[in-house]
Order: sequence, then C-alpha cells, then structure tokens
Amino acid sequence: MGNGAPGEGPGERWPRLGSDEAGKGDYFGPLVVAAVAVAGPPEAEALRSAGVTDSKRLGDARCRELSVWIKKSFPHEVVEISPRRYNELYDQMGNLNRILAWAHARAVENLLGSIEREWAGLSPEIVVVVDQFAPVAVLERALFARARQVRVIQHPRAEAAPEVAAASVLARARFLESLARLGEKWGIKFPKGAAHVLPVARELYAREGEEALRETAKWHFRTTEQLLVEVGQRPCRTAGSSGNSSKRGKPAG
DNA sequence: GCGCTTGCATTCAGATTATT
DNA sequence: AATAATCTGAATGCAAGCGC
Repeated sequence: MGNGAPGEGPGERWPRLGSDEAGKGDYFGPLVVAAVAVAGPPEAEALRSAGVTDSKRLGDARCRELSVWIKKSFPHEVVEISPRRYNELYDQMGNLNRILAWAHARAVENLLGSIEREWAGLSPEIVVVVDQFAPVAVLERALFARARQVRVIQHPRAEAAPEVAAASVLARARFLESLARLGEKWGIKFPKGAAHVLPVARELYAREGEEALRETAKWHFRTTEQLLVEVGQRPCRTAGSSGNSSKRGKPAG
C-alpha cells in the first residue's frame, strides 16, 4: 500500500477514484469533499473531452453544468460538512487537515461501497488519487478496514487527473449551491473566498448575533477574531489566537 | 467585448531553522 | 531541549493584462 512516493503516478491501473475538496479557503459556507469513480481510459477520455478540468479553471456556471453531467454519468459521493458541524469538528480535532482526511475517507469509503455493488468483476486493487495536501495516513487507515486493497496515490497536481478534476467540479458545484442556500436563509449574499468577507460578517453579526455566524462561517478564520475585537467581544490579541501568531509566512505584499 | 492566463490577496498546517 | 520564527506548499477568489 504505497502512499505515493514523489513522482509516482497512478500508472495504468483501473478503476480509479479521484477525491477533492472545496470550501477550504472560504470563510462562509460548508466544506465539501467529493469522490468520483472512473472505470477505465474511455471514461477518463470522456471527462477530458467534455472539458472537465480543475474547478478553479472553470467558471461557476460551467461547474454547475458539468456537475449535472458527471453526477448522471459516473458513480460519485459528496460529503458536505455544514459550517456548524465544521466548527464542532474543528473544536474536537483542532486541525483542518484532520477534518479533511476524515471527510476524504468518508467520501471514498462510501463510494467504494456503492461501486462494489454496481460494478461486477471489479479489479482487486483500486487506485485512489488525492491531492498532496490531503493527509493520506488517515485516509488509508480508514480504508484498511476494507477487505479490498486500496492504493492511495498522493499527487501535488492531482487535479490534472480527470477523476480528481471531476471530483473538484462536484465539490465546487455543491459548495456554490449550499452557499446560495445559506444566503437565501439568512437574507444575505455571502461572498466566496476569505478576502472581502468582514463587512458581511459584521452585518450578519449585528443583525442576527453570534449564533448566525457559527451557522454560516468557519469560526477559526482570522476574520472572526477581527470581528470580535471590533465589536469588543474580544480584546486586541498580543499573541496568536490559533497557535503560532507568526504562522503567516510571507508578508502580504 | 470575451475568454484565458497570470499575479496577488486571503486562509491553512507542517517542516525547518534560529534563538533562548 | 524547548520554544519561537520562518519557509514551503496547498486551497480559494479577484482583478488586470493580453490575445483573438
């Protein structure tokens, strides 16, 4: 069971499962992990020809379109962690990577379950491709429980693989959908990303209070700290609120 | 004008290096 | 040895520049 030595690719083993996440860098909205199963080269080629690529390179509208087709055409699994659940998990695990690993493992395991039912005569070894940042150890531990041998390949640019690209599209589309739903529920248009979210957080906090923010946002982001300082719920910090205050590597600029 | 690419902004954790 | 600081590399969005 390799954990993907540098330079090691998935080779020509099929089927493959790709797994990717969305919402990790977004202050508002859920964290979504999706996994997609691709049976063989013809299916991978179909993904490429349809224009399925890393969701970052596709617009929101294209992501939504492609996700409909992918869901119709490929076995898939989407795990959505609502902001409230995310915040609970973060309190328990204290580490974003552990949450990611847990979510990836859940998505992959659920998907394995369904393709074992759907695809007869499945190869005894299944290749799972994830991006390099997804922690492989927890994923493998979760999958070791299965009788089937699973080979986890970790790739720095995993989204180049069609199965991972498809997963990134599904994850992104679900993220956008959930973010929009949250917006409707609270009567606010939540921005994507983490760059310009403070004014919206401020408005929501002023109007609905802290609980609303816990329902809609990732609490441990710096934005929360900034807001709480601003409204006097927290003193100006002299040390980092989430571990090492010097974690910001390069200066902004 | 539109679409793609690039650069820069934000977030994060982990590894490495420097200091006490 | 323990702690603090720095660096690296992953994610995200947005805006500007460029070519068609």
